[in-house]
Amino acid sequence: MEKSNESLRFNRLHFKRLQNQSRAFFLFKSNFMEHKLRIYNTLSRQKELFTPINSPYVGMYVCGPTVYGDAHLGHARPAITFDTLFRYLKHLGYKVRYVRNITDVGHLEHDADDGEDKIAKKARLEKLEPMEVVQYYTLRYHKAMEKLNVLPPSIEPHASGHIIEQIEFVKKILDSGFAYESEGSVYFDVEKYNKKFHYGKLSGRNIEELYETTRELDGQSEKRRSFDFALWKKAAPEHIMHWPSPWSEGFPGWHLECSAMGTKYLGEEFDIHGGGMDLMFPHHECEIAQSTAALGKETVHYWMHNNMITINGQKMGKSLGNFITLDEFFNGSHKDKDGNEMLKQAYSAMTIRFFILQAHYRSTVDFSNEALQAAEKGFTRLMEGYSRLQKLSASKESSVNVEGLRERCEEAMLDDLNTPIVISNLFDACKAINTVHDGKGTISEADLEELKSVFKTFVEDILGLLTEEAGSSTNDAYKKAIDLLLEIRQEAKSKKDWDTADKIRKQLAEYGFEIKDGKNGCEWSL
RNA sequence: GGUUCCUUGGAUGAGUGGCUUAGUCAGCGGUCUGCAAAACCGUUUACGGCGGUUCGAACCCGCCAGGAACCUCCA
Repeated sequence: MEKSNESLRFNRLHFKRLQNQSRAFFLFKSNFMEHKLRIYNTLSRQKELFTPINSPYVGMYVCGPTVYGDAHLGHARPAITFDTLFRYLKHLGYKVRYVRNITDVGHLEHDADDGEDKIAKKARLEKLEPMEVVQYYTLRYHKAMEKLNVLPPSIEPHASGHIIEQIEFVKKILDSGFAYESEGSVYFDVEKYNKKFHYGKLSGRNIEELYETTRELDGQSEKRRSFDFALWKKAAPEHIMHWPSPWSEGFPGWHLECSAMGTKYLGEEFDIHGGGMDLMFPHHECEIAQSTAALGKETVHYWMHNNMITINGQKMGKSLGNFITLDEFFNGSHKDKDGNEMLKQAYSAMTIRFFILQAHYRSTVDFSNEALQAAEKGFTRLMEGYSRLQKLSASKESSVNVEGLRERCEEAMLDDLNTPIVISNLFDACKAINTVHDGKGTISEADLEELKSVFKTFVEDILGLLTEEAGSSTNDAYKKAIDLLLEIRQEAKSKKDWDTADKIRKQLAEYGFEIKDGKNGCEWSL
């Protein structure tokens, strides 16, 4: 009780500077309260009406990357999914605090026989300081996220910067009696916990079966049960990353950081916890157990999980050696472990974002060159429509119908973030735009403004899609040069000097420009 | 072996009881155009199998087949 009052006070202080905005916000609160955002809660396995604990504030925590290697396509999925959720919650009028951690300690290597930390291992191999590796890959991760137009979270805490909080968390669990110390390490007592609470409620596993199948395995001297998991691990002498604690010189267990940092920044109870489906068990299950054991209550109200990206029907992952890094996508160069090229071409960051948003976040998406090439063309079509929209001129009346577009897009988003439906609605609008652009239809001033506003809201603000060249103002000069060349070509055309006209188009095409003649002048693109 | 989920047309990928031919890409035919491209219009192929519930099922239930993730081996 004491604690939650404290965190409420903290919240108030933190948002003090937003006070004025908040006041303005409450003016249209009634409007915002009417929406019905439904999200799929893994806990109940159904869509639920989203009701924040402390509206209009929303707390959201998402498991971030382990920074011991470059981000691959699989990392892009949760980042983009929850970025879209972050954007949409803000669109609905919520004040969102979005926490996404950087894991830089505590994940043990799957195949390491000595229990060595992933980051420590890489550091030794490369003769670098662990934090040097962390810094290097964190920066590269940020760069990739920026290219994907993923907004930075409100807080991006490092696990290594929260060792004290994690130790405190272990103490709480020990105090409540759901953990035990053994030879300098501390383990979570799953069996004892399960007698009072329910271990497995998120993933549907039940402890009896885990117990049945694991008890005959050979001695795990330190642990009482095979399924007990570490809260604190004593470091072996050769282990580089370790910290002092009441139990030993060591490091925190790998589920602990999210519990400790999530509750530190969002309170003992908060709204949304997200991550990939592969983290559901054991990671998120253990998080629930830890927080419940330490605090005596459920911390997270809505658990959300994005599905995996597959390659040839298999999960794309480090351990399978079938992953393609984001940089490789951007460059188009890639060699798998057998030296085969898996990428037929480079794909832009926006193509990848579009590709991911074209599928619902709870479906798997299978990677293939064909699928990405199709996504690239579709994305170009959408963005061409958007840029044409800016150049349309209004008429007295509309022959095209744009009514209800905003509502349809909004409804799709409210229904568990159905981005594919939003996109299909935007394509419908593209048809209308092209019709007017071709001079085969008209649009009224009001409809035109509405259409522009809907595109701005959904394409840019919510889906986070940008035109490729957007942002690079450096090429203004050469754009004007191209326009000049095309002006000359237009003059040649009007004199029926096809040789000159074709020469300009042909040469520009060789440099990579595409020229499209329309009724009212022509368009070009790279 | 356990847990959770998936199976839609040439490719992708929405849709959960009747009237969405979703959308995108590819294909075919047409319109426009000096030519080309783009755009627009039209159009072909579908709900893994079997059974049940229902007036009616891609959608609900059961069984079967196939696939995936996680667990089953330290954390």
